[in-house]
Amino acid sequence: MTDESSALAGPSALTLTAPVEDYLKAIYDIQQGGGAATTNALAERLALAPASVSGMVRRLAIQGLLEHEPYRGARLTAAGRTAALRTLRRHRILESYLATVLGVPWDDVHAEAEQLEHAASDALVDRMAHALGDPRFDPHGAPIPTRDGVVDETWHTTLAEWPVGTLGTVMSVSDKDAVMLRYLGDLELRPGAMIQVHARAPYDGPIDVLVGTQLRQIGPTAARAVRIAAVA
Amino acid sequence: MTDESSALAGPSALTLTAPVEDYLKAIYDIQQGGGAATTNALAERLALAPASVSGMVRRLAIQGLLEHEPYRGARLTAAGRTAALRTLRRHRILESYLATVLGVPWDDVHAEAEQLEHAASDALVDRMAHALGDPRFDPHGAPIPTRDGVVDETWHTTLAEWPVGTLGTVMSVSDKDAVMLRYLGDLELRPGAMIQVHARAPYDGPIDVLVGTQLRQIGPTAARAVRIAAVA
DNA sequence: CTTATAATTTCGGAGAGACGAAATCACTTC
DNA sequence: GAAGTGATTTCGTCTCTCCGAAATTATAAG
Repeated sequence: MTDESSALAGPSALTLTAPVEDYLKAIYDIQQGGGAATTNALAERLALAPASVSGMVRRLAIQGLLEHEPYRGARLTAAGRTAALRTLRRHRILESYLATVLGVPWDDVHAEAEQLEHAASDALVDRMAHALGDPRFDPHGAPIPTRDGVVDETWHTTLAEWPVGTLGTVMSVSDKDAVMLRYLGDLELRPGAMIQVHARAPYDGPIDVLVGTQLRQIGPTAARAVRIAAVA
Repeated sequence: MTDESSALAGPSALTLTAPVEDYLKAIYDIQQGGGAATTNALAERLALAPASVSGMVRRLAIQGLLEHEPYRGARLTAAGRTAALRTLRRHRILESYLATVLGVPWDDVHAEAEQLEHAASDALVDRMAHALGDPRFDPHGAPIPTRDGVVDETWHTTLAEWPVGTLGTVMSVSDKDAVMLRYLGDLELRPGAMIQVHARAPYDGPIDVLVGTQLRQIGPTAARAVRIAAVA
């Protein structure tokens, strides 16, 4: 059933525990954001004590999933990246399936998928993907890695930095915070929405932005959770 | 989202780990079969060493989920039974959903559900149940407990003991062994099938049984996995 | 170049869940 | 009622993942 030869379902993947998958996913995520996967950054993202992260990072380095320079942070190896992408694929397909087919509210799917991603088999995830027509993006606009570990890693500017006047379209919104997600949804700031920044107050002040036909004011924190690309 | 007041989603349920849920489910199952949930029986069903079961049973007794008479076996308390039924509901709804909606082969759904039952939220399981029209039986014919912990515990004779000549209908087949399940499926021995035993060889010998319009011969072990009721 | 601060690691320890080996108990058989 | 057999428990130990406290290192400031 499972394709053992595909890049995202290697034999070593069978032994990864749920915490390990979470660490790898978090490191991938931080690196993707351009930052260094430092001990404190990981501890905060995973809601763990730094001491715990220190220990786990050492173990993962020994297992060859990442490289660790003491006091410098962790970098995923090829094996670690593959494992992270496999988990990411499960997560995002689950999110898509739950939202699209089962009608789970879009601010709940992240937490639900967070649990299921460690339990669902590759075969099941592939079935879900197939039922959805192999989507390339999840409900929050995040790209879904293929079974072969290919993923669109294009970096997009956040709404907080989008130039005033330029027309843009929402590419993705962060799914980490359910409350913010509900807020952004209420503002119609979903993937695909057209936006145009009218004004930005200085010193990290509020942003006047046209979302579709509605003029909204949003703060910088929320704006940083929204990623924008130019209209084609 | 989750109905905290329903019998199968109490607050204590939030702290049950996957192994604990597995123990409770196994004890419920063994008790349902009329047997005593003895250390060795549990060890065999859970594929663990008896020493491990001994330790866990003590912990569960302290937590008030079961009562344990040393050398006599374990009996679920009301709290333990409720927790077991909650897990059983998740398991059987997941089985139903995977088989019906996602087309997972009926001999695979058990193993898949075994993992997912510890990860899926009550809200999600209820969504799946609703999408299926709140089924009362899973694909193997096992009754699905309601959210309030009500379950049909009617005991049915196995095909191995069904009287010769009497017309019967298949109520359920055991889902524990995927290989046997595939075998029974090939023989059309699925819930709803009509059967009539033509002859039974003595000393646990093979059984001649009419399944639908086909005359089959099956052994006693397979026959014990099939439960029969009289035709109305 | 010393010192303060912040980040990181080390150390000792805890809890869950598992194991094998050895001791204990129950029950049957003589 | 003594002895043997099989089930059960106890004991010491292991791995994994986490923690707080203390020690260490890096970095920036004086």
